[in-house]
Amino acid sequence: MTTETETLLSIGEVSERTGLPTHTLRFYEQEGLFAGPIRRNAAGRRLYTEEQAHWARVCTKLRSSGMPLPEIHRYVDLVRAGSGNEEERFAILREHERKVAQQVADLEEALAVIHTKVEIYEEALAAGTADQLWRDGPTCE
Amino acid sequence: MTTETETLLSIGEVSERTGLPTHTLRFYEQEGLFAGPIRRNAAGRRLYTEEQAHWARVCTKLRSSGMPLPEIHRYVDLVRAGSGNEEERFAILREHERKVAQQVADLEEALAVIHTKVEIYEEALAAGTADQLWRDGPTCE
DNA sequence: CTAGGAGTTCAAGCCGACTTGAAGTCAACG
DNA sequence: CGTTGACTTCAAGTCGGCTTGAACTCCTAG
Repeated sequence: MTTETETLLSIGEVSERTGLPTHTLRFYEQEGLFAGPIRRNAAGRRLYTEEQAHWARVCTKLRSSGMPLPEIHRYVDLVRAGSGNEEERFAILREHERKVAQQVADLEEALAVIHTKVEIYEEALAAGTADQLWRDGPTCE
Repeated sequence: MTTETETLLSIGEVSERTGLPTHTLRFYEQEGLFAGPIRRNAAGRRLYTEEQAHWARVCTKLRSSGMPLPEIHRYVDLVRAGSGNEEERFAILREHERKVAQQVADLEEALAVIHTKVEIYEEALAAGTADQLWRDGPTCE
């Protein structure tokens, strides 16, 4: 049915593609972050499918956006369990999306505070009055 | 010169204002995150000035945007050292601002990936074809 | 006068996510 | 044939930033 030209990748290749150290890829596997088993060649070395390599990339995004390993694991468990739990998977994704959006909002708030301080310094330095900057105080926000 | 009506705050009050647990406020002080000394009343309890309380709030923003404690410490050391190093303080702030902007960009990239996945689920669930979602694969990005 | 609650110090513990290390296997090249 | 260099497993260590705990002091209200 699906004519698959199986391109298999070594851990080193996946490492390159994802930016994850090989150690971390093994660690992720151990933590159950892959739905299917990762194959091995005759010598016992890992062979990743393109899909698995792609999933590893997705994982980097989930991680960099703060999804904890146990939650990725939970999601993967649902995937492994097969069809019937799509709503639950969807809920996990949507909830994480919400959290990330919140993170962005929080960061932007912090950024505003920092930027205010930056501007104060900019002006004071330009005017040569930087030595008059209050030590901490109401110089910001 | 400056007619200061000294309003001093207890650690509990500062905790409330900043959202930082009292333990954390003491910890920050110990880590050298305050430029000046924090005063004490007769019984040895901490009394914060409004400026110090405000600075604690700024610290929450620096922290929540990922500035490491040692770097806040470094900045504070410069403040303590007095005028003459404004350029250096400015550099720290500007650099951090840059990093935070980068964080926002990265998060938004991750958000896009996640959102793509969310949309795929949304559509599949609406169409009742969710069971046909590929396990991992090219469903995203 | 005593019980509660906020504060104090100092030290140890915890958590997540890696990272590092040791000790060994394998294959391809010169 | 020998030496790189990528790979393997399993275990232990690291790191930042709190968090928790124990043991104590002080002020205030009932």
